[in-house]
Amino acid sequence: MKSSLKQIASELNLSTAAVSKALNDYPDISKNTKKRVNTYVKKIGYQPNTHARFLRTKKSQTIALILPNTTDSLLSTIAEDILVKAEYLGYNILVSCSKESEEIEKRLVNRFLQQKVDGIIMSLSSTTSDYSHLVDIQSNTTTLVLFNTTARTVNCNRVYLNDKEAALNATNHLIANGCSQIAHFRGPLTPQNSIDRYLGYREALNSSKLPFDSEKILLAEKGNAEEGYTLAKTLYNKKITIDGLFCFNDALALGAMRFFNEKGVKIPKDISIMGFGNSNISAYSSPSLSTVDHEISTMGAKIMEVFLDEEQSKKENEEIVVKKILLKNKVIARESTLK
Amino acid sequence: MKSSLKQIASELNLSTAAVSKALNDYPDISKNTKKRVNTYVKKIGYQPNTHARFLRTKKSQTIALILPNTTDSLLSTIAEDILVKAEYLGYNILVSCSKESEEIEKRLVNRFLQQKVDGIIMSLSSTTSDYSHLVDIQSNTTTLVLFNTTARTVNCNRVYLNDKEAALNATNHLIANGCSQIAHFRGPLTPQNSIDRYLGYREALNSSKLPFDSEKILLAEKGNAEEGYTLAKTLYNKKITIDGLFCFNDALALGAMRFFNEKGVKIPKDISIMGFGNSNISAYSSPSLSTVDHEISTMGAKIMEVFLDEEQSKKENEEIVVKKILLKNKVIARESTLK
DNA sequence: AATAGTTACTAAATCGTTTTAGTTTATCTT
DNA sequence: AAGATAAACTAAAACGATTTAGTAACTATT
Repeated sequence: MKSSLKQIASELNLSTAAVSKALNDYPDISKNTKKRVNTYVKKIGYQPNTHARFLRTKKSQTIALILPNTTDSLLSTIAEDILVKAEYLGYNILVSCSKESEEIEKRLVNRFLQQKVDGIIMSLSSTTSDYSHLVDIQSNTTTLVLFNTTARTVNCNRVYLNDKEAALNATNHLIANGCSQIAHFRGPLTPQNSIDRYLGYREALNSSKLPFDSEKILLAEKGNAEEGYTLAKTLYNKKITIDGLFCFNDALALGAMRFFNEKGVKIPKDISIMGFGNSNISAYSSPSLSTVDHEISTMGAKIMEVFLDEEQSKKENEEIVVKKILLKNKVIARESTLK
Repeated sequence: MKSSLKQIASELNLSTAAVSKALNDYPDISKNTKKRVNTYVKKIGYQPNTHARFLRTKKSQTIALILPNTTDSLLSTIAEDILVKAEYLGYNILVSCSKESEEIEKRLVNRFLQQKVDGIIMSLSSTTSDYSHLVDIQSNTTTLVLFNTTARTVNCNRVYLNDKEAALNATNHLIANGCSQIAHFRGPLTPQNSIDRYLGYREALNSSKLPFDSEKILLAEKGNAEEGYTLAKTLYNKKITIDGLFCFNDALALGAMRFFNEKGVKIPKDISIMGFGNSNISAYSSPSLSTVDHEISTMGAKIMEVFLDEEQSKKENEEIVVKKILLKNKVIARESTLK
C-alpha cells in the first residue's frame, strides 16, 4: 500500500541508500541492481515522496502562477497551456489570484518565496506600481518570468505583446478605413501594456497628422463588456462625435458595440470599432469584431521555455541571461471596420 | 534570512520543541513564553516549512483542483473564487487541466494521490465514463468534492446545478413565448450535466404535449461559439424548420445567433434562442441573449465549505456525511426570446 | 518531612528522502 | 603475498518540523 525506499529496500535485501542511488542512476550501483530496483518499483507503482525529497534537495518541482484574475480570456488561455506543459514536465503548478490588488500580489509573492517554489510565473496586477517584490524574487534565486502585464523597469524575464506596435497597427487600420476622429477606451493607468497601447494609438494619430483630443480618451478600470457599454454611453451623451473607436480589449469593444447597436448607430458605417486580443467570441458578434491577434497559442510554451532555460543555467552554474520575448501581432479585419 | 524552529529556539534560549508547541498553542507552555515566541516570529516573518511539516503530520495544506479546461467562463469564475477563498484559509491550490480527456484525468488523480494532497476538487472531463478513480480517492481518505460536471453513480460530495430543472425552465420559457418547434444543441454524450439538460428539454416538450423530433437534436462536442455557428448552419441547410433553440451553453447560442443574423433570420421573431449559464458577454450581444443563471458567485464558497466540513469531520473522527448541494436557477429573459 | 501532583519545559525519535563517508570483497600490481 | 585499486555496496547524518516520553523545579497534601 504505502511504499517508501525503506520498504523497497527490505523487500529487495538492499539498503535504502542503494535503492535511492539506483533510482537516481548513480554510477556506484551495479547494472543488475538498478534493473532489479527499477522493475520492482514499476510493479508496485512507487513514487517518491516529494516533501521528503524537498527537505534534502530544496527542489520542489513546483512553480507558482500568479494571475490578476482567471476569467480574462487571454489569461485563461495562457494558463491552460502552462498547466498542460508543466504537467508533462512533471512540475506542479500552484495557482493564485491577486484580484488585481498590489497588496495581495505582494503577499502571495512573499508566501511563495517562503515556501521555496522553484519559480514564479506572473502577470502583474493592474494596480501594481512598486516592483520591490520582483527584486526580492530575484535576490532569492527564485526564477521569475513575467508575462502579458509586465514591468519595464525591472530587468527580468518577460514574455509579452508588442503592445505599442499592435495598437499602432490597430489604429492605422481604422485610419486606413477612413476614420479620422478616433476615440480610445484605454486600460488602467499603471500597467505597462495599457500605457503602451495608448502610446501606440497616439503615435498612429501623430504619423497621420490627425489631431489628438483628450476628450476622446476614456479610462476603463475593469475592462469588461459592462464597462464598454457604459463608456460608450458616456461618449454618446456628451455628444462627442467620433467615427472610430479603438478599445483596450475585445470585451470593452463588444460592450460598446452593443450600446451603439441599441442606439441605431451603424457599425461600421457611422463608427468603426477595433478590439484587441482576438478573443473566442469576437468573430461571432454582430457585426463581427475587428481586432488584433497575437499568437497567444505559443505564449504558454514560450513562457515555460524561458523558465526551463533559467533553471538549466542555474543547474549548470552558467551565467544567467535575462530573456525578453516579444510576440508578433496581426490585425484581423472583420465587419466592424470594413465599410 | 532563513528561519527555522532551531534558529528561533537558539535565539530565545528555548528548545525547538518548546517553540513548536508555543506556535501550536499547546497547554504545557506558559503564556509568557507563547507571547515571546509569537512576537519574535512575527518580527522575523517566520513561516513553517510546509514540506517538513508534512513529513510528520501528513497534512500538506494543499488541495488539487482538476479542471477539464480553464477557458470556460463558468469554470474560470468558480476557479477564481476557490483560489481566493483557499488563499485566505492558508491552503495552497495545485491546479491541473485534464483537457477533457479521461486518461489525463485519471493520471492526474493518481499523481495527486501519491503526492498526498489533502483534497481533490474536480469538475469531470466530458469524456469520463468510468469512475474507478473517484473510488480510489475516497478509499485513500482524500477528501473529494465534485462540481459542475459530476458523477451521479458515485456517492461523494457534489456541488452542482439542477441541470434538469434549469433546462426545463429554459425550454418552458421558450414555449411560454410561443415556440412549438424547439431545437436543442446538446452537450457531449457522457457527462451528467449534458444528459440532464437534454432530459429537462424533453420533459418540457412532454408536459406541453409538444412532439419530440430527434432531427432537432444536434450534438455539440466542444461547446464553443464556432460549433454553435456550424450546427446552426447544419440545421439551416437541412431546412429543418424551427421557431426556438435551446443550447447547452451561451457560447453555442451566441455562435448560432451569429449565423442566423448573417442569414437574415430574425431573432426572436423567426427563431427565439435560449442559452445556459449567463456568461458575462450574454447581456451584450445583439440581440442580447436570454439564458439561465445559477448563483455561480456562491458556488466557489459552497465547494470550499463542503471541503472544510469533511476535513473537520475527519479531524474530529466523526462519521463522514456526503453532501450534495444543488444550486438554484433563474431564467434571465432578454431580447433573444421576447417578441 | 516525605510523597504526590503540577507546571513548564527538554531530549530524542520520527517522517522519507539524499548524500557523505566509510566498508567489504574481489581484482590487480609488483 | 602484501599493498593498492576498484566495484558495489552500507551506515548514518541531514533536512525542519511534530510529538512522545521524560525530567527538573515548584507547590500542595498529609
